[in-house]
Amino acid sequence: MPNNQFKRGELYSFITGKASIAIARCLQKKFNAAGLNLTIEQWSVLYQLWKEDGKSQQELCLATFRDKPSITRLVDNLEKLKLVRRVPSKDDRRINLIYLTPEALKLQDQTMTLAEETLNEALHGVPANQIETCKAVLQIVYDNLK
Amino acid sequence: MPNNQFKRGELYSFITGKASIAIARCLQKKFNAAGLNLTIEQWSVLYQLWKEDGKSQQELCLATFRDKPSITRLVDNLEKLKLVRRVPSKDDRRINLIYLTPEALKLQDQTMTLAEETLNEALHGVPANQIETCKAVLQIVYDNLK
DNA sequence: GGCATATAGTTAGATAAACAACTATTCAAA
DNA sequence: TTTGAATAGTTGTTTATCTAACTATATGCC
Repeated sequence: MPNNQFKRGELYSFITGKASIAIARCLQKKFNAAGLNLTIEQWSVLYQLWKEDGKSQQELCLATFRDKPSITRLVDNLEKLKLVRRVPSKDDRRINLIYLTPEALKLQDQTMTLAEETLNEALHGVPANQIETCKAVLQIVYDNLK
Repeated sequence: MPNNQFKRGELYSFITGKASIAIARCLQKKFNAAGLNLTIEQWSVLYQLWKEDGKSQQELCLATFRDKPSITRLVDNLEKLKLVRRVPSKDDRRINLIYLTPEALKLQDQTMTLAEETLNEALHGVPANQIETCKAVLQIVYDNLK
């Protein structure tokens, strides 16, 4: 029985991703406590734009592992919050380029600090080499299925 | 800088849990391909009831790491699908006990096989000891934050 | 040029999650 | 025994995801 590394009864945590749900909830609580009116999903889009501003919605789909309707609505809501603007591309009129507003630029330092804080709390007591192993395994899982 | 094991730029995958999202999407596709009209979230509730039938909604909250309104609505939808029944407890009239229907019992083997298949595909090429390390790290993360 | 196809994005409908506010029941202490 | 707190569950609202169907623009082949 090759590769049958999991038995019934061990499946649940892996599939539901309790660890990442816990991380996301913790970070959301920190955002709320800091008075930031921002969801983790919205933050994840801003995160990609802080890395490189002016991405298209399609690029945001790939970067955030979401489909097109999800990005459309996240950008809708980020526009309502005046954190991004849609700018039609001059080269290709099908494309919207998404640009950060000055307000969104101001959020970067504070939210990234909270995110680092969350991860450090989450990984407290875990040796660095085990973290590396874990990241490598999760990357393989992602590559195997995507 | 104690415990500062993550640098900016490495945060995203961990927080968003791309690996577990990929696993869940893959399993959902298998359910759909098999003609099963069942979401992964509904399946995760059935999974707990296959382990022990007749749990209360509160017990399902703890077991599935969800809040009470989420379980209320998942049980609503599972009842619509005629996969579970709410039975008021005789001991404590506040409590609903959730029981599987014969149809739900029939789904166990097929869906568990698909779940095992998904995990084996996901973990293809990962040594068993690294899987153990990964599971241990994710458990610590969960315990640190919960 | 014209037409098929692919690509970028939007809309609609269903399910799910987070939060707050609510009802009903139980339990314990004054 | 009554009152107040705790517990179990529901409802309403907002945001997010998935699927499918849709519009508009671009591309490539004839």
